[in-house]
Amino acid sequence: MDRELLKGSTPLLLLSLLSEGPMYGYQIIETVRARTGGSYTLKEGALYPALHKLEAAEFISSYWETQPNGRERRYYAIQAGGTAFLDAKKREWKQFVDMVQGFVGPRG
Amino acid sequence: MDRELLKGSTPLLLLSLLSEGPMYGYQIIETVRARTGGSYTLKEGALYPALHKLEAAEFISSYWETQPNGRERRYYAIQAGGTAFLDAKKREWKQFVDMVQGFVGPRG
DNA sequence: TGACCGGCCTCGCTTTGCGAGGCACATTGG
DNA sequence: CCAATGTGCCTCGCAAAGCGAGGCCGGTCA
Repeated sequence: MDRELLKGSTPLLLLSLLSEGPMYGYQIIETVRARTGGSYTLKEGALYPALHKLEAAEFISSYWETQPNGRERRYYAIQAGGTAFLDAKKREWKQFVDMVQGFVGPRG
Repeated sequence: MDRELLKGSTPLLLLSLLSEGPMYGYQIIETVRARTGGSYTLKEGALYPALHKLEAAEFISSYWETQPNGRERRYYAIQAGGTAFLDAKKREWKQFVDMVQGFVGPRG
């Protein structure tokens, strides 16, 4: 998958996932890989900065949770503002797809 | 429209347009604006570098044409390699849309 | 004459994804 | 017991793209 095409889609993807429930970083990567049948692996260098930015904007929040074995995970949960932002992003996404499709689609 | 979302879609858009026939820069901008009902204006700072890059890759070629009033326009025409590349890009685009839709779509 | 439109272009900035690397701890196998 | 692997977090520097702003030139029209 062309890296440039992915740009800008990450927040939409993350918020969509988190709207189903809290998740931690590693889990997000594995979930994306699994759901796409391995065709798309979200990279850490893209994931963590994106999560931190969403948190800074207060669209999501995070908390550490200790596992039975003593190890820690950082969970991210969507906030009210994030849900609203997600709705806007979804509309924007649809507009974008329709726009490009309008050029690609007609004869191809 | 979010600038980041647009990234990577420009070559696809340009090649799609040029596959309908040769066009010049200004015309491309106006055509895109018209077809999207004004909601998307392709910027010159994105258009010209993209065209030049496509030409450097020999996906398109260019030629100057003098108008009746003496002014010049630079027309761009798609090449065989460009058509093949366009097909690949279209497949990639479909994969990309399906992928994102897989996350956004289910519950939204 | 001056404003506006058509028409080409470039430069510097910002943002993003990515590769690579680093750190830490648990589990598992030899 | 030790090494390899897996889990889990992170950052840094690079490349690439879009954008705003600006530049340049010549026509047209009030």
